[in-house]
Amino acid sequence: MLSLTEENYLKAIYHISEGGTKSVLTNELAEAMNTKAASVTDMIKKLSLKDLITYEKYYGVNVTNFGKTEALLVIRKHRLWETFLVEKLGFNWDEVHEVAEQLEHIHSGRLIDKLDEFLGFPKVDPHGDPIPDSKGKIKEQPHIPLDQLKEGYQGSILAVKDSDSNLLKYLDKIGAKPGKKIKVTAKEEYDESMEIQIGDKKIFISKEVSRNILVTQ
Amino acid sequence: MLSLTEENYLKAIYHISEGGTKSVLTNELAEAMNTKAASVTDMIKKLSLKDLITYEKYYGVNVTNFGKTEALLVIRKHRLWETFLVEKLGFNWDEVHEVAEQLEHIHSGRLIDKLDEFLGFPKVDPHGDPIPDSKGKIKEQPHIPLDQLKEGYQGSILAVKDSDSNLLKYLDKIGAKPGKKIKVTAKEEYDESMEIQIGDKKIFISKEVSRNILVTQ
DNA sequence: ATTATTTTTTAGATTAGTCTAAATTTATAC
DNA sequence: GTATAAATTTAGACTAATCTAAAAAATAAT
Repeated sequence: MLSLTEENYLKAIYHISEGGTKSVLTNELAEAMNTKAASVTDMIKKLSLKDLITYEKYYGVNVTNFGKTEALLVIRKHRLWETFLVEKLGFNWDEVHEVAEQLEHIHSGRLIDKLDEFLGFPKVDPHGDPIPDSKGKIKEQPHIPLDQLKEGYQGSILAVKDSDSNLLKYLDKIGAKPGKKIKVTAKEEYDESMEIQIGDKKIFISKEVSRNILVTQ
Repeated sequence: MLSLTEENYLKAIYHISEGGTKSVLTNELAEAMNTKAASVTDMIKKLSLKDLITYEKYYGVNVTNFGKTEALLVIRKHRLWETFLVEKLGFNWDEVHEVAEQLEHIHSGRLIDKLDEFLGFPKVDPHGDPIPDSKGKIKEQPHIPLDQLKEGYQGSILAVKDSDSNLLKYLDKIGAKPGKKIKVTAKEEYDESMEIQIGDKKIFISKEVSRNILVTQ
């Protein structure tokens, strides 16, 4: 069984590698885990011994299929708990991340599948992210970050990338929830900011915000 | 904030001391925590530094009022999660203890009070044990263990002391759930076993079982 | 292609929680 | 009331996860 720390490293590797499609450097991981490169080196040796990742000295790590499944099972737990907190306990979507970070490490054969059933087998979490199934399989919808949408085009909000509480509160305020339609009404070249239309409101947003909103066309 | 281990020690001390009414010896605690006396000595020094317990070398420990409140807040979490698992997720009462042992350590300002509300502010958990309030206050109902009930007398099952899965499964089988009426129809002196009547059934039970059933008269 | 810079790894130390073995204190037995 | 047994504490060591500082390797710059 994986330790809490191992699970957190594995999850971070999975996310940085964009689902296992590219390799992850020591410093990237140190940054994400809020730790030092030396600590990362120690941990990736451990994860590599457990065949969760492959590791080539000085060239970074890649998740194995086994590691990918394990990471997705942790992500499944995280997203189901987030759904529970919002749907059942009445949490706001910007309040759930930290608690779910703890809840995702509860080990129990039955708990998560029971919770899944209780929630009615949801397909996505409150941020629009897909919930992996009990075998660790995930179905990604095709999407692009809003900053790559061209002027004049429109899309539907699929999910929000970052789970930062302030970003989510801001998105709440401007009405940018998954499912909502967004049209890019104007784009500024120099800072890549844009004007968008949500419902009948027009809002200016920075690239920092637009790159965290994932849309389907 | 207390570590997971500190919380577990504190909870064990609270339980062994019967709610802070008697002092706890090193070996009792080592037994309960499945660890060695030397480890216990180390940990009680830590808890004592944090004013959760008072500790007199060679004479055992006592919980302080502060420690008692902290212990009861952990117990509150444990019992609310057990209630959730049974009432909402459909777990059986013999399956919840281990999972609740993990869930009780989730730290969140709002989570537990939200959960309490979601469950409709239950007064007791699935085993009949009272749930402390959000300030760490507990209301114990007066009760005696069934083995102390005299022949011919009857009482109502209030709670089950032990959370051992096999005991709970057995109690399920004989229909001994909190709320049920029990009459002691016969008592054996030499092994302190007894015959009891639950509903229209008469059953022989050992002292091992009867001392774990708490009844009100 | 050699030097300088950045990244990564190694070496050695630290903390929390645990252990075994030895020493100390308290309790028990005659 | 001294000897023996039992309980407890101390001393020293171990593991997981972390750190700092130094060494090594890879990358970039001239």
